[in-house]
Amino acid sequence: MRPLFHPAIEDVRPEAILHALADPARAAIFASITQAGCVQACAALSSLGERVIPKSSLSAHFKVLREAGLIRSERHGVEMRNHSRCDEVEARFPGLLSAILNAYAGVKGCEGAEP
Amino acid sequence: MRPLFHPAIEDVRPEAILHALADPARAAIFASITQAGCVQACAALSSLGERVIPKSSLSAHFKVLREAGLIRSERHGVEMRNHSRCDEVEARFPGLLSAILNAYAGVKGCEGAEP
DNA sequence: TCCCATAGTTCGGAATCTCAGAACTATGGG
DNA sequence: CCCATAGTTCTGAGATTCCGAACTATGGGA
Repeated sequence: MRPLFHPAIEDVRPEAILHALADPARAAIFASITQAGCVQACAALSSLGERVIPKSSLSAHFKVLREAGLIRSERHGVEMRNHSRCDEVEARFPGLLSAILNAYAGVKGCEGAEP
Repeated sequence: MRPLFHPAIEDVRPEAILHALADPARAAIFASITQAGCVQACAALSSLGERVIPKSSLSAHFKVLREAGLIRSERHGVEMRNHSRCDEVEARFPGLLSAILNAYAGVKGCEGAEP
């Protein structure tokens, strides 16, 4: 188990962020971590929305988010704590994360509201 | 040659936009169309940056942008005119496109500015 | 009218990425 | 010491992506 890799904020690339958040499951995971005071264990997120995400896929999703620079993960005993790096990313790419999270939030519940 | 498909603005999904713009080549194409008064032929964009993009790849890129709802393409004689749908997308997802284009713009020329 | 040049599209196969089940590793508690 | 819990890695099937080659559509001559 190699030590988790986290890119420095200046090495974070926009395409990696967009790729990471282009998957609705990952976007939901990231939104959850960000909104929940920036700390969440992995297992707590295995059933976002209506789908159950298998552990291996979840692990891969966290890896993508981590290597994109969106979250920071550290072991705490037997479990993993995931912090959102939203502040750092916001400083580097102003408005990006909030615009993306708003876009997803606006779509999820709003279809079919008009007659 | 089937008639080009363009989604209605209310059918445009954030994940499609993020996926489309997660590729630097496509992001550059879209930025170019958007900045250039919203009209460009395909061939004019075959050598953005330092790489030459083959025609078939270019065609596929335009298709992704079109089906994501980011551009509108129409034949004009022998060539294709590509209009940016930035205004529509902006109305639906405020701040999204500008944040993404700014993120790319900020990265392209600015590495190694600090000592 | 026929033929050619131009501008894009589609086809096909190799390379890459993604998903999820199974097996594995690491940590802490009894 | 052994087991339970929490994640990670392995692996193979299926989906995507890339790009050259062949194809289609439009317009301008001869």
